[in-house]
Amino acid sequence: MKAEEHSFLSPEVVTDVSQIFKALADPTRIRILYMLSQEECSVNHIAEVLEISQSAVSHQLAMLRTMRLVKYRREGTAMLYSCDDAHVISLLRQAIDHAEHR
Amino acid sequence: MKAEEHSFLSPEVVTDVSQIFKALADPTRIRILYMLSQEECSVNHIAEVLEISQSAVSHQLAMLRTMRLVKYRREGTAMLYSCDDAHVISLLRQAIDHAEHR
DNA sequence: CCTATATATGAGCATATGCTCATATATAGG
DNA sequence: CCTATATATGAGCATATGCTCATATATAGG
Repeated sequence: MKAEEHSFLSPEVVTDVSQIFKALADPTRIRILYMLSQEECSVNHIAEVLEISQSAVSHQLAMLRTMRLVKYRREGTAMLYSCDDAHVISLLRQAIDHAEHR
Repeated sequence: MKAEEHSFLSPEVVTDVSQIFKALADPTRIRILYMLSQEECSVNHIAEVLEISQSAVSHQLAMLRTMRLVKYRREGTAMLYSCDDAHVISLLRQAIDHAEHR
């Protein structure tokens, strides 16, 4: 196949796709997202359950916020986070299935 | 939800999942895999079509080989690569669809 | 055998990433 | 107001990553 016959991805799509996968390419973020896919959680709750420092959780949530993969609301002094991108959660679940069955 | 009530991922699954997404989290590898999902290609052909150095392509293919995402066969002096993990290609296609429609 | 072509790979470098530590910010309760 | 609690965030550090450059390895054709 010649170069001009290939179906190409636009640079924008390539960048977007790599960003999506980058967000999912870290064990800490995978565990946080998986937890949030089960229920809305406060930062402290995530930190305690997953045994990660509050600061590390907060930094990762900031990243997931920037990527618009999570949303949040305040409740008193706590911030309650939840998933905001069903499609990305679907990718995560599929990869988990893939990893579990081999 | 208490910690013990959460459904947890085993450390092995978390590692495997992050490895899968890491493989997909780079623009160069995305473009290579997308090309290979269309047809079997030699290293040089990939390098020329995508305008990436032969060395860079070879290094990335080595990584994809380690991850068992591609297979290869020799033909003369050329090595012909193709995809070897339909599930991962499926994840890639879904992420592309997601990126293209927003 | 010798040379050309195709590919693989080690070393090294610049940049990205994920954490810790310290500290800022915001709300609740007195 | 003051303090405790929860969260966010900047700086800095150790490590990972993706490339280039140089060179090794393998096959085809004469």
